[in-house]
Amino acid sequence: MARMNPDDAQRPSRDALVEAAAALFREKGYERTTVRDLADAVGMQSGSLFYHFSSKGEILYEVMRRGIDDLSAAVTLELQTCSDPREELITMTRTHLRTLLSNTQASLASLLYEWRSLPSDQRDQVVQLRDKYEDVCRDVMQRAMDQGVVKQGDPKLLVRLWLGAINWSSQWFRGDGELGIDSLAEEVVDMILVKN
Amino acid sequence: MARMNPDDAQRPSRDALVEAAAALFREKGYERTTVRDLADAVGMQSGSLFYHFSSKGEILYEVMRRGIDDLSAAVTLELQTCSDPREELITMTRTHLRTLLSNTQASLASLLYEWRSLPSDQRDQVVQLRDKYEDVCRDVMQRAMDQGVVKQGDPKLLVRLWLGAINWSSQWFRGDGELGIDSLAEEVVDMILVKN
DNA sequence: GTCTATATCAGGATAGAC
DNA sequence: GTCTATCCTGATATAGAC
Repeated sequence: MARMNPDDAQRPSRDALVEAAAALFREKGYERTTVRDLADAVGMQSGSLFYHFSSKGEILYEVMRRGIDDLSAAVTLELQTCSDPREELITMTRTHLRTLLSNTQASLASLLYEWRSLPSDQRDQVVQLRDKYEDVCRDVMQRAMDQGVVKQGDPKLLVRLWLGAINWSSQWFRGDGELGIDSLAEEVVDMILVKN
Repeated sequence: MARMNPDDAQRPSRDALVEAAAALFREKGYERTTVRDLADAVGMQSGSLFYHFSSKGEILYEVMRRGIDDLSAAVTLELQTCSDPREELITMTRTHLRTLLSNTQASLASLLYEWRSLPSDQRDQVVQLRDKYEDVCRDVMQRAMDQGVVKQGDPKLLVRLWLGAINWSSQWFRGDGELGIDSLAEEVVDMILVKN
């Protein structure tokens, strides 16, 4: 999966820390995860974290930034393989869900629920990245509307409703059920988006 | 609006505290709201809170319990005025959105995002109430499917997608835009639920 | 039922050795 | 780059007066 930021994955222990942090934040929430928890997860002492990051908040920022970067990159890449709006819709949904629900990329969950813990200047940066992602989605939705694949309406609003529906799956989806991620993606597109 | 628990609103300062807490939790998040913040909001000293509640966590529990109670009561009541599945769908959506986005009943937001902070025994109780509410929604969805108002499929899954779509509005909806709550409800039903 | 004062403790962060 | 040791703040909760 293409990375949009060349710095990513260049510093191994920093990198491992961000991954572990993403998992812990998803599990326990940012505020309830202590720097000692983070250090334990990568076999360090808590003081050592601050060689890599200047604060706990900066770790959250890095988790979020990578989360939205990876998501954008993955969706953009996959969209290139599509030949019609219906296929774009299902591919976008599937890729978003895979990234969100993947156990190795837990970063997105923080992005959804922990933004109040980010210092406001870093929040602005993350919001900007998120908006860019939503623009990509809106374009797909617009094309789908133009072709009559989904109902006419405000594409921006539809993107929000669609995002809500699929992001909420992080609260209830468990990989061990009958329903797989890819089938879920199809259900979403069939049940709430596509006309007939 | 009918209350399901007779204890509610019987003890004024406890009651005011729960309301203030709901607003603060929505604004800053539970973990970042201190007992001093809560005390300030009702003009008390922080120590005095513990006459009414044994812990901060119990305040969260009370906020959530009232949130889901009030929502259930409101939706159940409004549904009685409906004569067909299409109307039930729009009424249920409108009532849910009104309750979620109302400034005087901020409790629901905590219910959505702060459940990890609840002690597990209380979490079970809240989950039980939430499941009961979802059962009501599922019945409405089932009737709508039977009548061909929404596409055939798994009503339980459709309720989850619908809940995700509308709950997510707490993240982006601002009362000052062109779009009002009731119009949003109609858009939701039109864009993602109803056939044609 | 609320206040003042304070106990207690956990969490983020720093300093300096290695 | 990591460890040990520790500082310091701020948060929950308690005790006892009024």
